[in-house]
This record gives sequence, C-alpha cells and structure tokens, in this order.
Amino acid sequence: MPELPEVETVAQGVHERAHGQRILAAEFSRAREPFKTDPDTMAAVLTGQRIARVHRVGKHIVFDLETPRPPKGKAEPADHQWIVHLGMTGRLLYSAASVPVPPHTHGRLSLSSGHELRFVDARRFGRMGLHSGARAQPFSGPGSEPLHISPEDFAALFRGRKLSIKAALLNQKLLHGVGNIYADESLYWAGIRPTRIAGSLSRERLLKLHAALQQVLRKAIELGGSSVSDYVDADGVRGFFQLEHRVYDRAGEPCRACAAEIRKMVHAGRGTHYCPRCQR
DNA sequence: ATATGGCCCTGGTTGC
DNA sequence: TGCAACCAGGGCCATA
Repeated sequence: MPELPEVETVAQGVHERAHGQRILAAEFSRAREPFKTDPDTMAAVLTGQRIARVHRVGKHIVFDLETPRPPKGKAEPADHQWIVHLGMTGRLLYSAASVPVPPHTHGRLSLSSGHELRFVDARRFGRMGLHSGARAQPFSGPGSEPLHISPEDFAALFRGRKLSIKAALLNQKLLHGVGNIYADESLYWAGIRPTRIAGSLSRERLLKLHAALQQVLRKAIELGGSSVSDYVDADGVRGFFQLEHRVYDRAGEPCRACAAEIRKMVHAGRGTHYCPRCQR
C-alpha cells in the first residue's frame, strides 16, 4: 500500500521522466467515480498543459502545470494542479505508448515524448482531481509533513488527545503521509505500544517517536519503498524496504532485538503489529 | 469538537 | 481439485 515513501518514489520517478513535457491528450474512464473532478472537465483542463514539476504532498502526487502562452511559447504557472492519490492499489505508470494498456486503467495522459502516463487501480480506492486556485493557494494537503515538522511541533500534535498513538499517527489531519506500515514500524523503533493513549505519552517519548518516524521514512525512501502486496514505482519496479520491516507482516516471527514473538492484533481498524517486550 | 466504526472494492489466500 | 468465504486497508461518512 502506497504511503509516504512509496508516493515519494513514484512522484520522483514521474518527475524525472515527465517534467517539461506537454499533455497532448487526456482520457479518463467514466465508470463509477474515482474522481474528485468531473472526468470531462479534468481532461479538458489538462490537455495542452505543460508539466512543470511533479512532487509529493502527504500521500498525494501533485502535478504543477503551466499554460503555454501562444506568442513565444512562454509559459506561466497555471491556476490548476493535478492531484493523484493512489489509495491502496493505485499505480501511476510511465509507459511507451506501444506497451499494452493494463486492465483497470482509469486514466491516460498522452505526452509529447510519445509516452503515456497511466493511472491503474484494481481496487478503485485511488482518486484523481484538479486543485484550482493554485496560484494563490497551492495544494497543501490535510495535515503536517512528517519529514518537515519540528520535534516540538510534532509532540504538540498529540497533547491532550484521547485516541491511541497509532490512531493519531494514521490521522491525516494531524500528520499526513503515514499509513499502517510506517505507523507500526516507527512505534517499534520508539518502543511504544500502539494502543497507548497519545496524550499520555511524555514529551521525551514523543521526541523519540519523531526521530524514529523520520529515520524510518528516510530509509524507506532510500530503498524505493515497501512492496508488500503490489506496490511498484513509475517504471513498474518493486521497492525493498519490506526486507527491513521489524514488525509489519512479521506476526509469529521473532523480534530482531529480543527474540520475543511479534504479535498481531486489530487496532484502530487496522492490522497492528508489535513486539510485546520492546514496546510498552 | 473529538472519536469510533462501517463501508467501498477486488485480487490473492485460506479452508473445507 | 474447486469454489466460496475471508482478508487487506485509505479515506470518507454517519453516528455517539
């Protein structure tokens, strides 16, 4: 499932390949509603735009667009950004037009290089849409960036909260980009039981969690993300961070630090993995 | 306002 | 072996 490191990897890959290119045509399937914006409107707005930059905000992939000006072809920043959320199984693939279109392809952008950018999503949890008014107010996502937030601001997010620390980490309005894998992994490194009430954690423990989370996310980005089920980057390549997991998807296996059996339970509506000895 | 739980969706896995 | 039930979970929505 794409979380911050996976989305970062995809965004970087798409940026390297697609930035500077013009969108010659856009086509979206009309089936159901994987859209925040009407598909016809979205296709009409995207067609003719230049992709200035592709980057990540939380779990969203953000395309900064430019409108080419007729006279000398000079571009100016467009008032729209194109936002893609991969959901659970979404893929954004940069493919030669000759490569067969995979099943469950809901969107296709034809680029000036002759390649296509394809949005493929079997489970349909992904979303696409336009963010308008971007010149005045660029898309900023629902919460704070885990990699940019200061330790003190991070600790302050949880003060007085009565929900569990795991549920708080998953809440995108507090911190965006953290999903189930990196919530479990960062809590392991910080030695915190996922069920602990967020507001009951000391400042010191929260500072430790801040450091653990940033370390885990950075390492995961370095390794191209975690491929647990079917995540792949823009070239269809899997990541390697799943090999570094300490608790996620390791129920019944020994803790790498203390050899206790890793446990799994359902908490905050998600499979939750922890070491009963290392995490208190 | 804050917190919780159900639902969407379908491929892969499990179990009879 | 074959098939059905079950499981995965991000974000949104209704509810308490």
